[in-house]
Amino acid sequence: MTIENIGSAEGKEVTLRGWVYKHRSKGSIAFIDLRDGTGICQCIASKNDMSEEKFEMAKSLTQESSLIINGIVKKEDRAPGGYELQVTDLNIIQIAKDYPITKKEHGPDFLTEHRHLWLRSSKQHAIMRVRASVVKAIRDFFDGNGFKLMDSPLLTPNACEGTTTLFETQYFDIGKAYLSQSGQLYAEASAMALGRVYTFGPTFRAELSKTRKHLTEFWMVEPEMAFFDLNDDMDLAEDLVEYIVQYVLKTNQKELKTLERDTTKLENIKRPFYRMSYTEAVEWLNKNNVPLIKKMPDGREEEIPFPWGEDFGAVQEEAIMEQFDKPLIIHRYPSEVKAFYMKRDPENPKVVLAMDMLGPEKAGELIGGSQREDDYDLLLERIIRENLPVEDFQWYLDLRKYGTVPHSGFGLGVERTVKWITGASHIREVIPFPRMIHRIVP
RNA sequence: UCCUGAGUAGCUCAGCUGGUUAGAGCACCUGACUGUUAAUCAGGGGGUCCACAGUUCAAGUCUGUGCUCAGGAGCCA
Repeated sequence: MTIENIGSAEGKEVTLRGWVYKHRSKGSIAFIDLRDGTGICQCIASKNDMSEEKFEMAKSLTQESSLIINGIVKKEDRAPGGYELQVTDLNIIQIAKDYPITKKEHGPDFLTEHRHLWLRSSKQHAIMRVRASVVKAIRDFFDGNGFKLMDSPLLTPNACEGTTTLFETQYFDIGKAYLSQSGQLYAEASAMALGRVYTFGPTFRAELSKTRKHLTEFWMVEPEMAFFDLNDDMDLAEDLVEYIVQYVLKTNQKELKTLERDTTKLENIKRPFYRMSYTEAVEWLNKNNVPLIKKMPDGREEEIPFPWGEDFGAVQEEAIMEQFDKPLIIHRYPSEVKAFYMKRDPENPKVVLAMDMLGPEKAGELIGGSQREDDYDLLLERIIRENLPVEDFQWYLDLRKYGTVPHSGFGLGVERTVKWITGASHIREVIPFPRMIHRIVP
């Protein structure tokens, strides 16, 4: 029997196995909030219902002690979960001494230091269950829409986008290898073989970013589709995000309640979402007096009207998103600020067929994607202009040499998505063991 | 990496203008209590005040350097 479905055993005697979440003893009655991984159940040990020896055991329990409890399930409105267990017998596996995480508040450093224990706390437990649902929703969505899972390698010989900093390691006597920062280039090759594919795994960025939205190791799902143009790509991104949010709403009401999440905001996440071109976004910024804050050479900051061609920062994205209660896709960015593999817009060669999806409620960038450059000469030209090693991209260029087709894809950050849906205040809370600048333990 | 702030009991923090034996709540231990749910009440133990150097009759408190952490920026998902 698990606590998750204890209601089905009302009136029956059951065995629960778990850990003491909280413990209160009061004369000849003891309250044990038992945690079994699926939920928490209040257990009542009363002196009249058990032997003297067992009752003394019940009174001696400490936080996170492990035990096996027998008792009768009763409906009880005074109990937190609606049901409680009238204890008839209990056996202690271990008495835990001095559990470090107490009922009072703790600082972020202490909690992160004790991440292996912090995961047992009810909010962290709820977040991890939502995370599992998000991952399942992603897999169900793609598997049910004709996609095949084609994972990309994590050890790679070159940079995908050539811009961000990579983790480096020695690969036998062949030379340097790098931890992948994106599976996209390989996904493109896979899409040319299987049509519609997705790659799903951890990615690594050695950037020195220190914000509540960044991890050095995070999970990303990247679909890649042959014969998809940018519009098809944006449609698919919206479908995916709608599916994930609605799946979590269907599956995790209890967890969202534990997290005190306003679910009406999530219920609203249904297509159509909003779309805006980069050029329209710049016009909006200038109409609403959201300037670009520019660092001058002497260290002073100066505010200037937002110039077309500059990439958006957090200030611009948040200002734009304040008016939206659903995700917004911004598309057709200036080619200078985007990666080499993105296809130029045939109608305006100054922009590329790229898109970013921003979430509401300060969720930030959830998705980045594009239609890919499918012309051999144009792609080669971009690789050379970005000073990337052409030899390393020979296999990638081959995809444009042997039966090239229009194709598109995007990457969705799992942690950013879970952070948004759960309302967690920091991204370190939405991955079991966060990897951040200055932290690799536990 | 840059900017800002913090580091005092196991945890979260207070500690004034430098001054005698450094405090509180929680946690822990002992006792009381049959409906608690951050239980309550009484008692008890618990300190390298981040480190090093300096100023001073005197430093948790002032100064410098280093270390650690947090928040933010840029970059990104």
